[in-house]
Amino acid sequence: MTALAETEVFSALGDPTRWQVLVALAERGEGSATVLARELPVSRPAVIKHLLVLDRVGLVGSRKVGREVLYSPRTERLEATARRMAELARAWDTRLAALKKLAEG
Amino acid sequence: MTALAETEVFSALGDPTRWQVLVALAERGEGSATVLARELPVSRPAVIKHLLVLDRVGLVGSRKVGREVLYSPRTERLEATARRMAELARAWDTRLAALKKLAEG
DNA sequence: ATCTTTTGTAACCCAGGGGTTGCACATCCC
DNA sequence: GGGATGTGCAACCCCTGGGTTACAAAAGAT
Repeated sequence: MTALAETEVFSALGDPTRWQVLVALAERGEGSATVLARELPVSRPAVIKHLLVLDRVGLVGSRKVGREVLYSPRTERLEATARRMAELARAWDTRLAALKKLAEG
Repeated sequence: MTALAETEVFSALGDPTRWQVLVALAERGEGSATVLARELPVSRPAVIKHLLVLDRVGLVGSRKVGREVLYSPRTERLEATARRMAELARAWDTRLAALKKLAEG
């Protein structure tokens, strides 16, 4: 029900350096793996792997320009997940309140 | 800045079975590790480990009743994270728009 | 044509984490 | 007191995944 699709996004966001990659990307708007690797504490292949993960869950997109591949963040995905989390929190909240009332009643 | 505290919550939510634990807990409102383990595909020690992780990041709380420990979800944490994600998404959105405008201009 | 830069990937290393079993200690029930 | 039932760990296994180096092929630059 409230299933597995969520966890993929979460685990994608759950790694510190991957988060750094995302942030760095959001700050510069667009950038290649090589450029990002220059300002991050990891190698280019590492950055690429992270970008692939982020791409798989739709948190970034990519376009090819000449020989280089430019990645950019997809904010809709973040928004969507945020919304679903908020909904879920609300749902659980009301349910917990109901259960508590029932227990006391 | 938009730093590491976030990633802990995300990585906590990022594991499928841990997510199951959280959901199961939210459905029953409160429950011990043993009870949860009975309806989940993993052993009690596994459930405990997951609960500890969730506890560390504040996604669940626990109270001791007699010999058993009852865990319950903390929705505030979920809400808070959801809010911050939404904020971040908005911030990035405007920034990306600005950058794009700048590039075109 | 050549030299440089960037991508794409393969091969590999290694720590951490999710999972298990097993057992000692605490509680409750009668 | 004694038998269930729960909790708390420790010890261990195994695999995933984050990281690296190294090299070949593609695209620019001169």
